[in-house]
Amino acid sequence: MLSGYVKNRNLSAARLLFDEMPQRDVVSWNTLLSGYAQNGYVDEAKEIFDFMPNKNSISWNGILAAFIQNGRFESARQLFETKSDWDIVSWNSMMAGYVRKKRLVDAKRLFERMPERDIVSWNTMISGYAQNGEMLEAHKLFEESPTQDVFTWTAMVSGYVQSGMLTEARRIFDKMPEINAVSWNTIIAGYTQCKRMDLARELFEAMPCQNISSWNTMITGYAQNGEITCARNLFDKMPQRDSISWAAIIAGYSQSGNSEEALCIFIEMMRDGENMNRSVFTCTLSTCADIAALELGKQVHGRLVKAGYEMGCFVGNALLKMYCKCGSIEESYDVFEGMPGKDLVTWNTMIIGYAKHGFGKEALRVFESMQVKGIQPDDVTMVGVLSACSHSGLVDIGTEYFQTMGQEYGITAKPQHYTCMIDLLGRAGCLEEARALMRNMPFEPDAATWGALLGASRMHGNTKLGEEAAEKIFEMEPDNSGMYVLLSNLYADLGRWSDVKKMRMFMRDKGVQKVPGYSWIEVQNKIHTFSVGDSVHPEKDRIYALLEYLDQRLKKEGYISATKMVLHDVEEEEKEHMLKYHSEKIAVAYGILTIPAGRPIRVIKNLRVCEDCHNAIKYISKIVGRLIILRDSTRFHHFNCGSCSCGDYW
DNA sequence: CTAGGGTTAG
Repeated sequence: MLSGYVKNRNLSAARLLFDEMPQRDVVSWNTLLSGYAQNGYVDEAKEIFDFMPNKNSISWNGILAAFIQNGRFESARQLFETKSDWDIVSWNSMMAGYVRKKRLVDAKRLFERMPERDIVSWNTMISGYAQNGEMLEAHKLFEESPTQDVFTWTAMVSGYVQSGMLTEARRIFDKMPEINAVSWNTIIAGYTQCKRMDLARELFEAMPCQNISSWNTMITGYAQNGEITCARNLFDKMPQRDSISWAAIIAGYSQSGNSEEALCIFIEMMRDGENMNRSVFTCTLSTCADIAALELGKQVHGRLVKAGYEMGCFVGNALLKMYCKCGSIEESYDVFEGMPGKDLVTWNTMIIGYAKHGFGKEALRVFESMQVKGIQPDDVTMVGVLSACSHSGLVDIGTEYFQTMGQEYGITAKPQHYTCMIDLLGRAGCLEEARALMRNMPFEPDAATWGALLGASRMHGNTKLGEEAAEKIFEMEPDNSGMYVLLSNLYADLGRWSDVKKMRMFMRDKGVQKVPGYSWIEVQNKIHTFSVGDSVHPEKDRIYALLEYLDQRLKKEGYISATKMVLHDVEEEEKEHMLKYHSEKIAVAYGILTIPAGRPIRVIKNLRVCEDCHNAIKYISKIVGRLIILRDSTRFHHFNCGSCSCGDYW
């Protein structure tokens, strides 16, 4: 009876029954203990353990495993030191705990200290080395071990797979005296990871014992090799699915840029009644982040809270990113503060989030408190810190960090750091310094680096440098239409219309396709997308009427539509006309009409916001008294009371 | 207690 409740994870019923039992033997205590332990209730498990009148080795194993599996490794270690007559299962658990922490030296010490070793002890040690790329050590132990079973062999195969040594992995696999589904799945995953889907498929078809994991391996493999249609075929065909299958296909669609389909599948999954696991939460939240589906994201957040997941690492980080990328930086900070187990990704996400919103000071504050907490920053952190400085115009501080990060944190500057610095110096008008830094950097500049210089040249009207940068970029990335647009805008700024025209012809000759600009906004759970001069939206009359009205008000406020700033993507005669109808403006207008007063209007654009719209939206925020948050392809703009969080500096 | 499938920052 008690074990039935525990098996069904009905722990409150189990507890009630347990409390009413007239007599409890050690088995009943252990049953409840393991029930708590396996469902993450470590404190309850510990309480039961402490109250037990007598304990056997199963009880000791239970509490030790509870600590190890729920991330309380320090408690496990201390408990382990309190007595010496552990049974072999506990020794093995403890060793596995060290292995999971990648503390192989400690694991090995335990392995040598233990009174007797069984095959699990050997396997744990072998797989520990194998998983950490120490194949020589793994191989040595493999040879030394008295017997080998299917675990031992599979651990070796897995190790070679992880190290990318597929030929060796296959050699071992072919020698195995006994093969099970896990061994097959291991080698198949190896082939998918080195993009050999043909060989993976061959083995998948050949294996006699396919299980759900085999299908999941193949689905992930196809998805990650850009063959989402094949992935979908398998997903539709598979005899049974689990939550990992759903996570794999959702992530597949999301990563191949089809966020809408990913979210449709997520909704289908909920209708199907499938349980949600951490991966499903993680990749769904990440998809919401990509298309800034804040309403849906919040609903997923709600389900997450209901499901009672701890905000640990993966899920919490995805949630944090969702709020950041949906432009809801305050909520992001709430999530951040409430996360008990922050890891490096958590800190980096928050810093980068603030940086992209133009809140440089806040980003630096988080960076400071990260160091107070004793977390070592890595290269990604520094990209965030430098771009925070760059987006907020903090030249001196940024330069200081860049110069000291080597000795201070042991981080060698990568191309991205140089790009940040060139961006930082360039924006601040120090074009010569930026160019000099570029000459002195220990890498060949890539297109992104030249792009930063081109952007800065445009901002400060330096044609010579701009042309030089543009030329390099056209060589490296002839299809990068954004850069043609930048250079063409530089000419337009200076009124060099013949050069603008030349650029346009150049692009036509080269067959460069401009990426069409569009913007979208989420209203009542539905995404509304607008393109330039949109005329398909059912509410278009109201939208254009509002735009007309705003236009009149803008003129009264002293705003002059600056045709000199115009546009890359239109012919001259269309200029004045097109200004009104830029997608970001239309989306903002629609937001003003539909989003209740007092709530921010959040718009997303796939390209960089155009300068004229940026100006206009500043005024609009003042006229209508609304907070407008615009995410463009590089950062966020918070428009409020006539000014923008980017300080007109983006 | 040991082996496989998924998910987070730029």
